[in-house]
Amino acid sequence: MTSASAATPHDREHHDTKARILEVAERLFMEHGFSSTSLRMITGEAKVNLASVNYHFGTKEALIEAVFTRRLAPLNQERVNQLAAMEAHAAGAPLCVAQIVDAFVMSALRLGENQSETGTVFLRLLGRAFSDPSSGVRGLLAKQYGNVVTRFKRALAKALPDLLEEDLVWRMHFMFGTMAYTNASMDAINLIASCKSADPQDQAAVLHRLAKFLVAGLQAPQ
Amino acid sequence: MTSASAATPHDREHHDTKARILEVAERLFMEHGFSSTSLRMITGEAKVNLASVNYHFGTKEALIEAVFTRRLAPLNQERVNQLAAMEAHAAGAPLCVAQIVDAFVMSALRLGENQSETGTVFLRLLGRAFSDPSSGVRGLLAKQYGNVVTRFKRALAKALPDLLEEDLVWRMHFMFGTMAYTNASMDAINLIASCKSADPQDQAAVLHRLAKFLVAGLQAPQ
DNA sequence: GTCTATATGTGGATAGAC
DNA sequence: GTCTATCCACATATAGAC
Repeated sequence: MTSASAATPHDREHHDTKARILEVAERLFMEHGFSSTSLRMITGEAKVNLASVNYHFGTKEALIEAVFTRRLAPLNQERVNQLAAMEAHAAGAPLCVAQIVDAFVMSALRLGENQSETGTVFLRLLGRAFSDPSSGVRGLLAKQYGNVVTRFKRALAKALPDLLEEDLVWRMHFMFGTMAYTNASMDAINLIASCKSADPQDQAAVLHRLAKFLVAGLQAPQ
Repeated sequence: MTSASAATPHDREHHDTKARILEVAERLFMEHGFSSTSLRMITGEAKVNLASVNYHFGTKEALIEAVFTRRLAPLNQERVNQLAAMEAHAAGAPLCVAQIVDAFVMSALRLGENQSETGTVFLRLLGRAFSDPSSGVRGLLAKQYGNVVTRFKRALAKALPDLLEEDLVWRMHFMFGTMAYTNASMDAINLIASCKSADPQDQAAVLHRLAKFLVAGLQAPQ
């Protein structure tokens, strides 16, 4: 966090050591989980020295946190911004559920598109992290999602005024869960599908389907 | 903190070593994940010798598989049986979506109730396993779920004749995902809730809410 | 900032007495 | 079947030269 802004990349062929570690760590954490991914695997693939991880990040746990905060903060900011823009446009009137779901789900898509491959990798990692037992990761997610949860809960309560709060809370839980799982295991769709029309690559189509599913679920009769 | 054994004074002649290992392993895998749970942690809590794991199961991977097959086979058998009973009663007519979802979701509840605490523990472990990157666990789940997927897919296709197959496949994926995540992270509900009405303990109520959510999602307009 | 070398702990698995 | 003692690979982390 010290030299990233001022220093110019004297070699545009490769990123600097710190960035390479982050990118490789993100992918390996997604593929193998956190505890199964060793620093040696990361530094080996990133072609950097083992000790450089400790130099740049301190500990493995700190590296994990760095991987998350790098992408999660912008993603959730985008979600909140989308929602705020819609609310400003509605001028006090309740949003419809479909809009709210879109603000939540499609922001992920934007992240995936803009940052090409790496964004998609992070989305899957994020899904994995939600069911990871590591307390450190859990705490991190709780902090990063706090604002999103508050804002979307308020918007949904306005859009679904007849829904009891405890029902709303659980349905939001289901929404978060489905989103996380979908990201995490998009390649496991083959477990269900024998047809090839279910193409995990076409993330946009999947998320559109997911949004429809979630909108209907949130609006289920009480 | 969680010692159920300490609560029972009459040590009705402890289960044999093998069974105790299975029970403790199930819980610790759920709490800490697979790779983060060491055999020493398991044997320590189970109060058995470290070498006994290798004697009874051979390897850690084999122990993991044993933990799953012990409970997953009966659970999925129950699901298939429930569905078959409904289909027999319907005598060729399509089931309604709510029935099919109930057969899938509430079988888990029955497992959780009948086998008291341990069943619930396994349900959460199952949720975790779906997002675990270990290839061994993945392959195991695919095999154990094969029959369930086939039968429920056929039933849903009949109940939702206007739905394209690729939409059906994805919605089933969402259903499996929400179920898995709900089991896995029922305690993480506090991330969303600030109200105490959302009681993670009341699993029956949660699964009823989940069923309603899923039924609506599956029936979403195309 | 990057490297080599190493300290220190823990993992799974096994041999062999009982 | 259960135990003690141990092997050995590999984990994170650090020290110190360059």
